[in-house]
Amino acid sequence: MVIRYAILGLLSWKPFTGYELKKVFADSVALYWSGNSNQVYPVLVQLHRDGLVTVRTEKSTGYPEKKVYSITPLGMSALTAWVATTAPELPQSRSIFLTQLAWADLLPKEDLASLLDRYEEEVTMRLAMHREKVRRRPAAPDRTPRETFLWEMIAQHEIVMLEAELTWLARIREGLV
Amino acid sequence: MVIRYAILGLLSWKPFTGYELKKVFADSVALYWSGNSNQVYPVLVQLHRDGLVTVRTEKSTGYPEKKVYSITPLGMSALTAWVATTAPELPQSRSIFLTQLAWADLLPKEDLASLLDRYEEEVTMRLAMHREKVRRRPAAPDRTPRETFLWEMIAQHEIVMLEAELTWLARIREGLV
DNA sequence: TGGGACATGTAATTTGTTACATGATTTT
DNA sequence: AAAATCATGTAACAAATTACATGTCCCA
Repeated sequence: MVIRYAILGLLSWKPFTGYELKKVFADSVALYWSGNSNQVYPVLVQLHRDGLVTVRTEKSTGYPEKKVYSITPLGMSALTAWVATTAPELPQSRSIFLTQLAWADLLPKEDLASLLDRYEEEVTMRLAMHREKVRRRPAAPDRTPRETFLWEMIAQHEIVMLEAELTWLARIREGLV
Repeated sequence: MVIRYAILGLLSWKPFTGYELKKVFADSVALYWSGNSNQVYPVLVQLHRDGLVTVRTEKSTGYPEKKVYSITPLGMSALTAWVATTAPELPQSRSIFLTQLAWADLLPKEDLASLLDRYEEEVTMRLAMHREKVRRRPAAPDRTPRETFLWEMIAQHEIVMLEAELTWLARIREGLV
């Protein structure tokens, strides 16, 4: 399960609570678990059971008590091993839009055009949102230049893909005239 | 559920059995359900229950009896409505590789290089396989020129994306020297 | 005679999302 | 006074993959 290692990775920087991890995932340009990923809570329990993290409970006044998780040496080596040895997979692109396009010949010209318009708008919006996220991403201290570069390239990845999508869309438009 | 409409789409061409649909999905460059997608069987039952398809059972000698599914007028209009009105979504790219890369700074130079190599190999292989699939794709008769064009563009989509991936990878390599 | 294609299906598992439950505190 | 944020968690649902179960036919 990838989220295990995404969590371990974040904990390799500094301790986090489940709640904080959720927010990091929601805001991240690199890590993709969505909106309100309550998956973190059971996964943290699991990581703890496996000895990859430790917990320290902070009795805070009033609020429910915080559980601050830290990575263990065992966790660090599990993370490193995962990064080094996991076969790097390509995501199989499962695009709903492509399935729509496959039978878009059922539609009259205007409806097909409208479908393409709406998709382009979606891509453009996502591109803008992503750029905005990247722009207001907090400067992370204590990173090696190499790590900074890697994160920059991860952020670039989405941009490159969305731009390729737009180029491809333009080619469809040309062909349909 | 997208697979409902992928099935309806195929049935809009001609009747199919569940077994045949499975094979089409497995071989298709456009439709993504994987290897041995037994999902089709329960979905076909569901479509039948909803009146979007009809079944004709062919008593074949020896083999278990074939169930040939055909689309109904109701099914056709459900398909058309879906294509026309569903908001075209972008797949949120959930790449395991990017998660690995996010913490690849834990690795020594050679291991990082190896990770990139293996990923590039994966992308290149997928590109070759996809091109091969497209090349040996059977010529579909009875299609309008527009439909043929759309399917051509769907096949192109994967190629465009994989090539963008390779370009992006090359940029990482440059930056890491 | 053994494996693969034909043909149907069920069950289990995995992964991720969404909704629900609880309740204090801070901000508008 | 209402809404958002803090903070934990459970439960339900959805989608897709994989394994299992059954049995025939055909070809090497």
